[in-house]
Amino acid sequence: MTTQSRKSPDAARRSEASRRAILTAAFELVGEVGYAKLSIEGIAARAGVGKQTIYRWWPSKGAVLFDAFLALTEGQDGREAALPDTGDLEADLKTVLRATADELNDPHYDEPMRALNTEILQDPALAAAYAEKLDGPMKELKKERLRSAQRAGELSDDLDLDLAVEMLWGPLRTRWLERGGPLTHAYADRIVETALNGLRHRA
Amino acid sequence: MTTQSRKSPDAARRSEASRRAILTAAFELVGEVGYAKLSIEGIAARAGVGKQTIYRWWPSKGAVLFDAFLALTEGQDGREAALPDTGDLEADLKTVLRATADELNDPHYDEPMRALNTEILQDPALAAAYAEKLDGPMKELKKERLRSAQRAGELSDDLDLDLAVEMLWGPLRTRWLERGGPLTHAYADRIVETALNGLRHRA
DNA sequence: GAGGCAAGACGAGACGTTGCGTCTTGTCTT
DNA sequence: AAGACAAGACGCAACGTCTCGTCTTGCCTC
Repeated sequence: MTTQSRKSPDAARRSEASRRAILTAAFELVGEVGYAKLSIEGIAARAGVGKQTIYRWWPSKGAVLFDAFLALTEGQDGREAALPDTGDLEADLKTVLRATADELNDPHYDEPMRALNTEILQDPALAAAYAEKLDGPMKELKKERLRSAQRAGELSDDLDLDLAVEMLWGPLRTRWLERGGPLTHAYADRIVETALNGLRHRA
Repeated sequence: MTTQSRKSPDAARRSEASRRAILTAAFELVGEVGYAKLSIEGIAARAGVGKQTIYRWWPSKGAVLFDAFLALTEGQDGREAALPDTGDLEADLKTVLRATADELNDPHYDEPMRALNTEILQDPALAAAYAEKLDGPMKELKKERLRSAQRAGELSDDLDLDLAVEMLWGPLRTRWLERGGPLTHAYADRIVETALNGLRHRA
């Protein structure tokens, strides 16, 4: 038991150029041919890379796609990210949900994100990685804005913040995933109003 | 242009025995080997059927899976279905959401439903069929219960019922899809309370 | 530090395997 | 007799493993 059954690759000698070429090729290809026709061979050919180089570093097609997304987000946020906080929770939420809707409407991201979601549905390990690395940090920002509202007395103190985030962003995401209708600003606004006020009738 | 490019099969001569065998085999197989390893050839072999018989009647693997689910629901509901209506909306919703949670927890349905959802994400035509034939009727029942509550003055009249249903059942479904945590009765109850009362603080 | 060397990642692609979707054959049903 | 049926052959595409020969990298020696 002193040696591993299969030797693991030496990360120190890994080619950064190949890694980036693979992630870029994967992201572009899935947008062009769709998830169903995305193949490891296609990614390797597009990246000018041997298939073994992909199999050496990633366990699955979904893992490549995941890393491609991860590379995108790492490239932008300088950790300074925070949601707008003007003191008016309803207005701020509408601003952010409208932005989310716009992002989901962007055809450039639609197919890759749909592909990643498809993989996540089937792969628990990938789902966990997604929850931790991609969705987690964003969700924390959302919860932080809600916490601020709690401090301001706009939200009750015993609110389940995870559930609150789900009730605000969930409908948008579900409608996008299932193509249940257009993601308009009006829809975003309605979500915020309904979630904040509740379904219950108040006289 | 008087003849079709490809002859369409004669539905009157279709073998009902083969159809049922295919749907049963598809449902069982996906539960056993998972969606990733589900193949048309496997379904045909299990059903004791020629591959052509599947290709003759269904356009895709997802369509077979969809029909398998459709056959399940047709077999049960005698159209007498309605959600409980005791006059107490909150209690009724908790009852139904708890039942939904139990259903999603059933390992017998988990893998097939997950597979169907995966297909739906990738296939707009299948998504439309799902919305119309499977999700639609169930959603109508939910909306009808909410309409009853509107008549009783428990919910405001200008409520968007589609959004309300999404805010109630969405969190449960999302948590199941993404394996975000256990689907407990306590969680179901909390969803109902939070959705009905709203996120906003009230003194 | 500079040069030399072994380990191992690299691009390319051959390989056997699997499942695809189509096509062919002969049988059975209506 | 028309056509759906079970069975399975067919060529194709992609799988994941493997074998080349080349290039890069970290380390060891001087």
